[in-house]
Amino acid sequence: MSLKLYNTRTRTVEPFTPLESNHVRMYVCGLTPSAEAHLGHARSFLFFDVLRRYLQHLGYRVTYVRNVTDIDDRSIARARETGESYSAIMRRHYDSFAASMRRLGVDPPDVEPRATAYIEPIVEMVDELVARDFAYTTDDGVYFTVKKFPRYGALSHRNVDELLAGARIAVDEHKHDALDFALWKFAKPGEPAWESPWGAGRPGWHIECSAMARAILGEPFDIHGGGFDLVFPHHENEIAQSESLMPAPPMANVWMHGGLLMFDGKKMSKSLGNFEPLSALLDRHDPRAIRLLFLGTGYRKPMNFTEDSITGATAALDRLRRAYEKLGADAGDPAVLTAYEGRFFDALSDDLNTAGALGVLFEAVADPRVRGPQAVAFFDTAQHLFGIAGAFAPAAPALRIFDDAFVARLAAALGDAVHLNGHTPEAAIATVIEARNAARAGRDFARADRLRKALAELRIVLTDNKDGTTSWTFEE
RNA sequence: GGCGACAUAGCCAAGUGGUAAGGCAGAGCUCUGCAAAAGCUCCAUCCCCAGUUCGAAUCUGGGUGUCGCCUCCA
Repeated sequence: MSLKLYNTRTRTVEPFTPLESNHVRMYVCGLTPSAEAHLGHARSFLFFDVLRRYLQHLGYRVTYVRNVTDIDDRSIARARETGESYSAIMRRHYDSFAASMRRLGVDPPDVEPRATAYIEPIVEMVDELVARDFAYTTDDGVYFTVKKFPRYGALSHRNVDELLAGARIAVDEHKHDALDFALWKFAKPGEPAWESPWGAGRPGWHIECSAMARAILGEPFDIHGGGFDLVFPHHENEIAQSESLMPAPPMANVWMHGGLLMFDGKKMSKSLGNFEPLSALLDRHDPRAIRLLFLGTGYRKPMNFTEDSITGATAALDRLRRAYEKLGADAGDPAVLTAYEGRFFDALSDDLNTAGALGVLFEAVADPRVRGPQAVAFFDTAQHLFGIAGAFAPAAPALRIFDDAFVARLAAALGDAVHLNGHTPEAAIATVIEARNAARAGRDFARADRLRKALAELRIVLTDNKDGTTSWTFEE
């Protein structure tokens, strides 16, 4: 089955055909790092990461642009409150976000433009809009005239008259019309500012994406994405700006939007502040479990996050990993494997149905006929696409357990059963395991169980393997 | 107030006309000194009502509920 993707603009799943035969160009609206990133951001960027991996798997060259909005009103306000500069605030949160993305195995985009590095193209674009009479200047900025763009509302399927009738649009005396939006904001005293033909100031939020997409990818391009909350007004405004200047719209062929992540039944958002920083969450959970959790739900669906759901995903990940390790070199049934592969890739091609594909993967691991090198190759591909192969972050809980007092705590738990003076934590555990195995060999099971219990108190769980060896793991 | 999305087992969730994938949790059994893993078995008729159809979780209409957007937001 060839790839089909859901397009917000048409509200249908459509066959995907890139503008250039073998090259996909996509632009995804990235983060405004005026605050710590949260798990909702991770969900969104994770989805586009998997989309890129699948496009590459299908043989396309992908140029993936994801911007960073490194200037905004919120960071300026924060700077005024705290004394830290707005750029330092942005930098700090961006660094934390980038580190979290690395831990999550989300590959960096090919180009990650910052708005403040593209002031010139932004000013140029605003200039063109003013010159062609799509925009006007007031005493506090330059605004886009929404009335001059007849298709306004086509993406979000809104009617301009109904929008105007809505009670919640704030009346702003600076603007000619309530729907008009800022392209350029004049700086108040003390605010960061760049020169422009109309006066010193900073770009409005929407124009940067239009300008950077045009400068880096050229227009039109294939896929424009972001979270569902960006459909209106952000992406609607981008379309209005960009397509007003284009001889042959559209700006982008396919508009894709990821479903929002809820916490406690409510959307995570900066204004609600109802979230835990992503970096803190990653200290407590295996990032691959987080990926598995997200991939288990359709990307367009709203999703509620709970601690229990990550616990479940962690268990599922463990099972998948153990099953993978057992695929081994035994001969399997190639026809059976091929059938699973077909269903797996059909699911992914159907608007990236990762949840369906995951179901196929679990069915396949449970099937004894799926064995051997071909099966291993299939699982390698699947794990790569989902980004759950190997370990790409340190196991934080493990690091916390091995503190200086570890051996002392273990000795206390053991009583006088085993002497551990001067041992490293690893050596201490190995010594206890040896003692337990000696006890087992002597049929002294009571002593063996006491030793197991002592380790268990420190959350170290022993597993007796079939070959007679004993291994240990941390219990989360 | 306007617009939109969603509603499947204890929890998560796929499936959009042909008789309910999968995961987590749980129960029983096999294996096991114990424990874990593994294997086998069991566990829903798809929010409610009406309609279309030989046949509907899937289509239509009407309810109810939850959430989102309309304001910075992935």
